Amino acid sequence: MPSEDRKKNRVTLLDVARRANVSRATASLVIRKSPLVGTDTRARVEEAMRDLGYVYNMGAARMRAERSYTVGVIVPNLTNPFFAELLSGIEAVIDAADMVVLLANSGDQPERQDRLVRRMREHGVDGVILCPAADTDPALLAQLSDWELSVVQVLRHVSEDVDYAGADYAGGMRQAVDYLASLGHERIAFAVHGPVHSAYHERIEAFRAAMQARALTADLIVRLPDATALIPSAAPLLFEAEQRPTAVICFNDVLALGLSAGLHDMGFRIGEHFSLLGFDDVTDAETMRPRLSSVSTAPVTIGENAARLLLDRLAEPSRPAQRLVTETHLHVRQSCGPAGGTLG
Amino acid sequence: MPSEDRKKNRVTLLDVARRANVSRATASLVIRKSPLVGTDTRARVEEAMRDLGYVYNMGAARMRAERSYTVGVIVPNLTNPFFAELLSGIEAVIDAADMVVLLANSGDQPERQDRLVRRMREHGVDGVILCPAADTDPALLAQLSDWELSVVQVLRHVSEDVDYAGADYAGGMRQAVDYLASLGHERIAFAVHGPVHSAYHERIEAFRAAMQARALTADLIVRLPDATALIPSAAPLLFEAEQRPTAVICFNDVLALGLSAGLHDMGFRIGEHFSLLGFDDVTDAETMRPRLSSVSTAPVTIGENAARLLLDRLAEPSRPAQRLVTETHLHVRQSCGPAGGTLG
DNA sequence: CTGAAAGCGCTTACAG
DNA sequence: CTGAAAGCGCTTACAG
Repeated sequence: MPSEDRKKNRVTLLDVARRANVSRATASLVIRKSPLVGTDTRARVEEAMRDLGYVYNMGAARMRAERSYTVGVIVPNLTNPFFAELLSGIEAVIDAADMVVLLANSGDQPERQDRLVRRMREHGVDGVILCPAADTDPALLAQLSDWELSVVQVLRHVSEDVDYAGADYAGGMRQAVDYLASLGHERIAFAVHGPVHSAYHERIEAFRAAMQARALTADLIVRLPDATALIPSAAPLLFEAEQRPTAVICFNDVLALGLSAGLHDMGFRIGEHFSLLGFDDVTDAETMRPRLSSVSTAPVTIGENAARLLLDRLAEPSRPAQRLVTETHLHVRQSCGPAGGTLG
Repeated sequence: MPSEDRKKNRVTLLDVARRANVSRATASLVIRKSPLVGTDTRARVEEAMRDLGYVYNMGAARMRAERSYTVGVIVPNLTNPFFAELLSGIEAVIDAADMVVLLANSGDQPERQDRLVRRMREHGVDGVILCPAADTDPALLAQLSDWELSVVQVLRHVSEDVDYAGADYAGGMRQAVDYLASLGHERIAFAVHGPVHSAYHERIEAFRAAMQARALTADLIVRLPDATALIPSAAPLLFEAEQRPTAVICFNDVLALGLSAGLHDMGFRIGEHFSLLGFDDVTDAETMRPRLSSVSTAPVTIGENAARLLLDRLAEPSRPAQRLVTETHLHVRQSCGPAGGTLG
């Protein structure tokens, strides 16, 4: 029976205390770095811990202290590099706070997400960072706050009453439209794909607004396949309208990369015959040819912000909901050129 | 005092038992889906749980049961899409086993990794899936097994005595060399970058062996920058030797993508003037132009394998160490052509 | 199939 | 600064 072995082997705080000739409470104070303990006592206890190979048992501590030093992170997707960068920012900040990340993938399915949230709660997370699946029922967020579980929404939001970290998509879209307009483009398409959620609507609304502000028609909103591999061959969808566009803004860089390939296949020289503008400014943008001009949304920073927001909320649970919206930045590279070079 | 509120609100198994008119032990059996409980009793308890909004407290359960239903996952990198895909495979299998992933990023730093492993242990994980940081001291693995913590190594290995899930890099390299040789290439370079570890050595050894098996010289092993953005401009490094190569095999697709850009910048038409072969067959390979031929190592599958290996070991801790090495597959697309089309 | 008791390893007041 | 006691919410034998 290996579990019996383990039990036998397990050295507890009481063992440490005995060896150091102090009480268990004192040993506990040493672990938690309390200033109440004298230097020599502390040294004795620490030595005993080393000698005995003591391992702190978070499980026991958290049960008593009602705190677990864990945070749940639920993302809708793990293979999109954008989310990997986001996660990387979250992990860094949580780790630096001596806490640990419980990771789960909702696959953008609300039912799965419900299950995951419940599981996180059973595991006693102190809070959760949630990028809500498309079609998340706002009731979920209400329930989470009923449960007194701290939550921050990241990238997408379904509730105004809950912390949120994201990027200024509307501002980014304005930068995109202004830039293309300044190059003389008037027929500008907006290519979208993927699940429909707040960030999706925000960008579409912002596209419409930015176009209208310049008296341009915003009717070229083109829906492309979700699967990355299918995007290139779907590029002709951009040219089905009577008035063909001379430029396209992409919902994200994954889409831009796919369309770049598709347009290439159609014989376009991007940046000359046709302009392509991405969104997110993922690492790949730099290694594409032509290099992709893209609106940077800084996923790592958003992740860091979300984690910090959660840490702040844990420290002060009753403070009003915050939103941390980072400015976007247009990273001009080579994929956009003056209008007028259109082929065919 | 919010923690007092929480304590007051918390409904425990005892509350459930009382409402259902059973003992706490019986309620516990219902939760754990024991067949010992009668159908009507079970129904009564389940109703009580619903009525009271009962939440299972894993923390309490795990302390008694000496099992946490969590597994630690330590990866050296989170922004490389390859690791994101790996993680996605791991998460899927762990989730399906009703367990949860504790994620951490070692940044390929052994000291950080030591700290993370210790933290995982304090958090009471049942086991850990580790992609060892470069220069990991094998003593770490020994220590983990001293601790009776189940471990599986993924992608890289530092110990023979510990489970391992990876891909057959040597076989993949043979496929790569054979393919290029069949196209008539004789001067083939191998471009490497990133941290040095078992998978690195495996590929280099396999490259040498495969080249020598065809009586080709394997002296063109070229080291390129780690940072993605610096790779394109470093492409000329491939051509510093007197006898210039007509093809290059890349350590991974990130490198291939960067070199593809760099070669393009140098005026090469890839697949015509020069052949480029990737490794890993990441999603991007399909949306590059020309499409990247690449040796598929199926990261998602490797992740799934690693997770299953860990699950098996948890079920049977004393079984001998396993290795699960998946076959690679050469995915031919457009980036390689016959030798002889060399420019200049 | 059900009940009463003990205990997992900590932390938290409360005295001293 | 230290000690003795209680308790966090479960599960585990052990009786019945």
